[in-house]
Amino acid sequence: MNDFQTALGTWYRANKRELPWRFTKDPYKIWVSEIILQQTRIAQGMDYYLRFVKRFPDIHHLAAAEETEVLKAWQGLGYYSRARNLHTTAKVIVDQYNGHFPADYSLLKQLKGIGDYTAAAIASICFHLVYPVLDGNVYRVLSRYFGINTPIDTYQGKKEFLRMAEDLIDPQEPGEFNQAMMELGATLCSPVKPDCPVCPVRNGCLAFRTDQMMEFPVKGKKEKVVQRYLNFLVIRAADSVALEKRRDQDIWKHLYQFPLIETEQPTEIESLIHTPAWDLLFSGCDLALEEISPRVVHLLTHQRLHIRFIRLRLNGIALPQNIQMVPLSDLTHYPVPKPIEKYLTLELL
DNA sequence: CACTCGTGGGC
DNA sequence: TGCCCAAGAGT
Repeated sequence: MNDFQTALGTWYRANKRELPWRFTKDPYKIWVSEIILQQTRIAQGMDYYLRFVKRFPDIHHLAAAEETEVLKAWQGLGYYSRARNLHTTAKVIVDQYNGHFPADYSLLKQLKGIGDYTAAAIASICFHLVYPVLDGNVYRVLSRYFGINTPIDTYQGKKEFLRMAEDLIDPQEPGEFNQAMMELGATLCSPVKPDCPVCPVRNGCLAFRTDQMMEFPVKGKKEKVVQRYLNFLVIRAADSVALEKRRDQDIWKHLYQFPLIETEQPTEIESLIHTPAWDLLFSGCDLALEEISPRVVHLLTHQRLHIRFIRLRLNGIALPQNIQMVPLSDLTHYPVPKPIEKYLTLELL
């Protein structure tokens, strides 16, 4: 073992957090934890992990579930394709692998939702295969330690950092090494105010020696934010409310929402009533406008959603087929995006 | 490759 | 407050 591996390993064994998924090598639970933690902080994902493995204790339970149930367990966590891919892959593992994850990096990567990072994590933690993980933490640790200014969000950068990680990984304990690198990045080697004085590898760290911690890692792209204006129609009839399922090719895929009219710009209700979308929904309906909520802003990574809820009372006329009237008491079974959940909690339930 | 996909916390 | 960031992956 080289000095880096020794120092990192000693520090990790003494300082690692006792997280639930660190007490098992069950590939199912490691897999679930890794998917939940993609782009998600531990504090945010912890409860979801505990509830998920309780609700779906093994891969057979997950494979046998309905997609809506899986999305419901994921509701509020975001990046819902993770949940749909989790469900898809569970069925593949059961059907094609007899319920067992393959102990093979390439085969793991073929599974939906398992990319370079997750394949390396499962391979190293569960099967002791020597594949380094490269996540945001590891990029930060490596870029600071070696003083690499190649942008991490480029093809060149990924290649370069992968080579470094392959040279650095401890082949005797690849899973522990990988987790130690991430733990270091998540705790001491944080994006702002890294705690260098207690870092186990500060002596070899170029960023520390030159006091340039905040110059790394280097990133290139910045996304542009699109503005969208969503008018949700809260159509009430007796003790029911109208819901529709969101389709492919947009945010919140396969989640449920109130019938939606989206406009290019902020639109007054008087104009909205005269749009083709409104006619399509309500031509011939007996409607009463009850209330219009103030606009709320909901931020996504690259979209700014301006959301308004328009409450309507419907008197006994059927709606289009893709829209269903759902009893209020059944709403808890439907996975919904965060703004809808907030509205339901505050206004309807 | 560039773009898309959620949500919450910290400063 | 606006911006950055977080155990990435699919297309």
